[in-house]
Amino acid sequence: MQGEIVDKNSILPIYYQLFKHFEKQIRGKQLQPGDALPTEMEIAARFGISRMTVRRAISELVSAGMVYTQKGKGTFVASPRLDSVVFNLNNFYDEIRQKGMKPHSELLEARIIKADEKLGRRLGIEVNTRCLYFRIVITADGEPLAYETKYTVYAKRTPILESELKDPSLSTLAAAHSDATPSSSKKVLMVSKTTEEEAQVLGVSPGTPVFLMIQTIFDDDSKIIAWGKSLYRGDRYKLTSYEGWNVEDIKNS
Amino acid sequence: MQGEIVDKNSILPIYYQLFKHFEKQIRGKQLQPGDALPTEMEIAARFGISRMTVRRAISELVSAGMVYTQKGKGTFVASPRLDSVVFNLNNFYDEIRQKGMKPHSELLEARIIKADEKLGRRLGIEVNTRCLYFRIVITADGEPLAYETKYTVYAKRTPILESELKDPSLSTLAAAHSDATPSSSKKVLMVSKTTEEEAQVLGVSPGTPVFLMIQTIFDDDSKIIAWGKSLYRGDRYKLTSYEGWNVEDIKNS
DNA sequence: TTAATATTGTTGTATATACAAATAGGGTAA
DNA sequence: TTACCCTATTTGTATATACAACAATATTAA
Repeated sequence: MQGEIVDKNSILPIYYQLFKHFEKQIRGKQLQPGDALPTEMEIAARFGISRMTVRRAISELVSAGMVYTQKGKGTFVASPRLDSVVFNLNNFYDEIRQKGMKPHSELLEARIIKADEKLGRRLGIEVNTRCLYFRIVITADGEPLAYETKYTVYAKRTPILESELKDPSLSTLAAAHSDATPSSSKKVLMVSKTTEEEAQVLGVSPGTPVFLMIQTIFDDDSKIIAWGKSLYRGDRYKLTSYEGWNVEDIKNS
Repeated sequence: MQGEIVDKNSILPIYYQLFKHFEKQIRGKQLQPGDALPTEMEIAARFGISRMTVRRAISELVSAGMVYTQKGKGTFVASPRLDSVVFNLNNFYDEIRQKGMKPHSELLEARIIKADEKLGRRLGIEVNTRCLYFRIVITADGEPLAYETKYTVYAKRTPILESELKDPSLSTLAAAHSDATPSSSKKVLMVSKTTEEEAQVLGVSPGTPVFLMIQTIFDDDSKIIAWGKSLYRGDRYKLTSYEGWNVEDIKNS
C-alpha cells in the first residue's frame, strides 16, 4: 500500500503527493513538453480523490512553470524555459553586508527642480513641472561602488525624510512623492565607459567599464512617475544567476 | 454600486478583484509590512463572499510575495522582497530575428583537446581528460554581436553534429557529449574591456566595454560538466527587464 | 458544399461544509 | 509562581456541487 502514488494516510497532503508525482513524471521525461496530462476528472477518478484536490496540485505545477492550462482544452507539459536569467541587482545594502562590508549611502545632491525639455520627455510630463532630483553614491567600507541619479515628479509636497536618503529604491521615492502608486518597472542594463565626472565620483580612472542601469517606474495607467540611472563599478560588481533543481549545492562552486 | 470594492456582476473574477484591492492597499502603504490582514472569515463576511474565494485571492497575494500566512495566527503583509531582476539573455537567435535581422553563427574553431591544468580546474576533472572545445562568433546581418568559447567533457565520443554548431546552447552541448545530464547552471555577468584578439573578432576597437558572461553547467550531483565564456558587444546589446502587472503596456515605452 | 447551430468535453469560478493543525490565552491545580 | 490542560481562533486540507466559459466536434439547414 505504501508504494501507492497517493497515500491518503500519509502525513503529506494529497495535493502535494500528486504534485510530486507529476513533477517526477515530467523530470523523468515520461511526460514530455506538449504532452497532455489526463483531464482533472480522470486524475480524480484514477486516484479516488476530488477534482478540487487535483486542481490544487495542478495549480502548484503551473506556479512552478512545469505545465500550462488551456480552458476548454486541457493541461499540457510546458517547455523548459532556459531563456530567462534571474539576476539579483537591488538590495545593494544586504548584498554588501553579506560580504562582511559596511554599506553607506552618501547624498551628493537633493533638490526640487523644474523639469527641462529633456527631463520632461523622460518622465512624460510638461516642462517646468516640479520634480525631485537626487544624486547618491553608495559605498562599501568607504569605497564607492555605485553612483545613482534619480528623478521623480514632486506632487505631494511632503517633506523628504532622512530615511529616504538611506533607501536607494526608486519605487519607494515615487510612492512617497508622486501622487500615483508604483505598479510596474522597466530596467535596462547596459555597459558603458565612465565619463570624467562619473569616474571621479566612483574613484576610478575615466573610461573604466561599468554597468549602466536605466530604471523607469510606471503607475497603474502605465504613466511614468520616476526615472533613474545607476552606475555600478564593473571591477567590483558582478551579477550571478542560478537555475535548476540543486541550486543550493552549486552556490559555492 | 460600481464604486464597490468587489462587484459580483463584473466580468472580472471576484478573487481577482479582491487580490487587486489588497495589492492596492499594500502598495499604497495603507497596509504596511507586518500588518495583519483581516481574518479570512472577516473578509468573507465583509464582502459577502465565501471563504474559499477569499483564500484564492490570498493565495495569489502569497504567490506574488506580498503577504505570508501563519497557520493558527493569520495573514500578514510581507516585507518588500529583494528586487530580483529577470533579464532575457539566451535565445539570441530569436532575439536577433525579432529585430528583423538575420542571425548566423560561424564556427571559428572546434577541436577535441586534452585538458590542461587550468581547464581541469574549471571543469573539475583530471588533467588530460578529453574535452570538446568550441569558438563561435554570432553575427546579425553580418555584423559580429557575440563571441563565445565553450568547453565540455567529451565522454560519449558521439560525432559533432552540424546542428550543434548552429545552436549556441551550452547545456545542449553538455547533454550531447558528456555522460551526465545537465541539471543546474550558474551564470555570472560582468563587464570587461576587450582584448586585442576579442576586439578583432567582434570588429570593435580594443578596450571597448562588453558584457562578459561565464556560464557553468552542473549535473545532478553538482559536478561541473561544461564551462563557457560569452562576450556580448556592449554597443549593440542591452538587457531589458520588466516587472509588475501591466507589463504588456510598458514594453513599448 | 458551406455556414450556422447544437452537443459534448474541459478548465475556470464560486459556494458550502467538515474537520485537522497550529497558536494564543485563560483557568486550574500543584 | 509554575506547569498543565482546555478552549477559542485562525489557517490548512479535502470534499461535493453547480454553473460559466471556452474549444472541438457533430449535426442540421441553406
